[in-house]
Order: sequence, then structure tokens, then C-alpha cells
Amino acid sequence: MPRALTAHQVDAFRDELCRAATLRFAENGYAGVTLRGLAREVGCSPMTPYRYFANKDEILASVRAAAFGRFADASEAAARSAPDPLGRLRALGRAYLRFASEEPHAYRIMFELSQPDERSHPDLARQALRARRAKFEVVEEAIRDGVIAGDPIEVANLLWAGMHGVIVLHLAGKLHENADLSTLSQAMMNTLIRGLASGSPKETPR
Amino acid sequence: MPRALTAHQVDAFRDELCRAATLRFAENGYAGVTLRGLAREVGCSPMTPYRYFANKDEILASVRAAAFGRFADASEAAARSAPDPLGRLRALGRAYLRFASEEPHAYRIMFELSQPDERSHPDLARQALRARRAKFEVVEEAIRDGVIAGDPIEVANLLWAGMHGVIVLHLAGKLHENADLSTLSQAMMNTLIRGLASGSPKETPR
DNA sequence: GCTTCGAGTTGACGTCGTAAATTTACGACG
DNA sequence: CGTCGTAAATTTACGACGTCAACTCGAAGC
Repeated sequence: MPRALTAHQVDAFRDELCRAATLRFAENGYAGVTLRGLAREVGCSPMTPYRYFANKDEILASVRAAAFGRFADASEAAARSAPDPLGRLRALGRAYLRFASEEPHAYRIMFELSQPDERSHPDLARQALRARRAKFEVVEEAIRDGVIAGDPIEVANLLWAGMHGVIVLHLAGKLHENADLSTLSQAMMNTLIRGLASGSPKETPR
Repeated sequence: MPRALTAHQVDAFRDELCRAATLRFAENGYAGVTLRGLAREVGCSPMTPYRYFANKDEILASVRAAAFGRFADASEAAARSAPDPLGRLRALGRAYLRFASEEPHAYRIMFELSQPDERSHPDLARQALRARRAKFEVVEEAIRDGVIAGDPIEVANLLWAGMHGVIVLHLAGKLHENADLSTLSQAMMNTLIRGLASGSPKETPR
């Protein structure tokens, strides 16, 4: 038998390629990620990556999975960072904002609207689920604790969508008078929590 | 002098090409829009569009401008559709939802995170501004009327981001348990309005 | 030492956006 | 009516892309 790649070697190459891809993404945008360019950067021929990835989409899916992994790490850490449920909810919101500020390009590729077939990459789905679960558990706990009210899934979706909406409008440069992201995301958190404290999302106010 | 294209002929060709591009976008996604494909569809050579547009990006910018135009139309109509400020605010939210439901691909290309240089296309900026202004005026009026409180710009950003967040998470297929978009967007509107009715976004509840 | 076979490279194909060269066809004028 | 100038459109060509197929190479097993 000829020398066979160990699992560790395979992972090392995959990681190195993803690192390069993430970098190029940040610097040159989506179009700046080319297999020939990546290959030049890691010092191999343009076809070598095909031994480690099915195709370009799978490379990008891995990059996104890694980004979701870091995001999930930050979320889980935030969910452990405060003693009370409301504090944890707020910490999660701040973690969301911090991640989007520190890794805007990662955030971009994670939530780009036109994605090539999410479900086919199991690791991507797994990391995305981790982040989702962290959010859900903090919300569920806050509801059990009584600081907010409503169906846990619906409330988690609401809070998440609120923060996400602020961030993507900011990333797309579409906010009125380029409002400050930190101020606005705090206002979103305050407003949603206040709205969720005083009644169910189902009831129409007034 | 040889025959010169009238402004009307130019507009006709541009419109026809944008129509074809919008269609292909919906059917085949971003990658499905190619100049060769568009040319075949409108029955010209692949280079003819270059007499009417600087390049592919400008074609896509025109497509997006047209989409923003329809979106602004819907927003302005909604802003005139109810007798009271709160009703107009809610009508605007429903118009937002309806547009995203009826033209999901248009919504996608309007708010895709990685856009090629928004500011260089004046018509695109103009149509986007129209939609923004419609939202802002309705919010401002609701604040004057006293149904919600806060800085008009901040509140407009909040409401907009909330609705937008719900929609893009839905479009990206990232909502918990594929929750119903209509239900969730209504819950978002209710919660934000309730939160904005009972205090300024700046104050931290509790 | 020869064989075998996986890792990696090279070369090629069909596609893309688009620059440059070329062809086409219409209005003005002798 | 011919022919000429020029805007409009097409053809051709280039470099870059993703990736298939054929190849080279070098280490492990006999």
C-alpha cells in the first residue's frame, strides 16, 4: 500500500484551505475566492483541493460551518456568563452584536441570502443548530423565570430576528443616517424585552 | 447621420432586458443570470446589451432598482390606505410581508448582503430612498400622534429591522421549526409596537 | 526489485464577462 | 441614385473560472 493520508493530515489540509478561503473572503468578497487563488496561497496545484473537498461549494460550506462554530461558541459562553435569566438573555444579545462587529465577513457568509444547498453539508447544519439551541435555551429559561412571556419558539425567533435584522441592515449599509449599530441593537433588545414582558406576541396592542 | 436610437427605444430595450434578467433570477438564482443567456432570450447577440448598460453589474443594479421601485409603490400605497396613524403603521407592515411573499426573489436581490457598489447607480439609490421615506413618514406621524414613543429615525430603523429580520431568516430557511412567516411578522409588529408604546427604546426595562 | 495504487500535477474543455475588430444598415448629400 | 459617414450590432478573441480526465510520482507490500 502506498502512503495513505491520516485523518489528522486531511483535517490539517482542510483547515488550512478554509483559513485561506476565509481570509480571501474578507479581503476580496465572494468573487475573490477562486480555487486557483486558494491553491496559490496554500502552495498546491488548483486540483489538489479536490482530494479533500467535493467541489468549491463544499469548501465554502466548510468555511461557513467553521464560522457558525465560532458563533455557537460565543453564544454558549454568553449563555453561561450571567447569574440570572434576564442577564443571560442580554449577554446573548451582546455576544450577537460583538460577533457581527468583530467578524462582519464571517457574519456575511453565514447569512448570505442565496446559499448553495445548506442541508447537504452535515457539519454546517450541526454548527448552525448548536447556535440555535443556545439561543433557544436561554429564551426558554427566561420565559420559565417569568421575565418575558410567550411561546418559547416564537419568542426565540422574534428576538433572534430582531437582532439579525439590525445587523444585516447595517452590513448592507441600509440603515437610516448610518445609525450606530451598538445603540440600535441595544434599543432593539430593550424594546422587544419590554414588549414581551407586558403581553403575549399574539395579542394586538391597543 | 445614421439612425440614432430614440430615448424611448433605449428604454424599451433596457426594460426588456431587465424583465428577462428578473425572470432568470427567479428561476435559476444569481448564477443563472448570464449575458449570453439573456441575449438568447431577448434575441440579440451577447454584446448588444453593452450598448445599453456599462456591464453586467449595471444590469443587475437596474433590476434591483426596478424591484425597489415596486417595493416603494407598495409602501406608499399602504401609507395611504388607513385613516389613522396606527392603522397606517400596521398596513405598512402588512405591505412589507406581502411584498416579500409575492416577490421573494426580488426581495432576495434587493437585500443580498454582498452587493456590487450600491452608490454608483443613481436610480437604485433613488428608489431605495423612496421606500425608506415612506416608512419614515408613517413612523414620524405615529410618534406625533402618540401611539408610539421615541426618536423617529431610531424607531423607523427598529421597526424596519424587525420586519426585515423575520423575512430574511425565513428566506434563508433559518427559522426555528420553519415557523409561519405571517404569524411571526405579526408577532414582531405587535411586540415592537407594544414595546414602543410603553417607553423609550433607550430605557432598559426592569 | 518489481508491482501496485493513492496523492498530486498537468493539460484540456466548456463556460463566463467583455475588449477589440469587424460588419451592417440607415440618413445626409453630391 | 449612388456613395459616404457613422451609429448599431455582430463576430472574434482573450484571460479567468470550475473541474474532468489523463498523467506522473513515490512509498508500501510481496
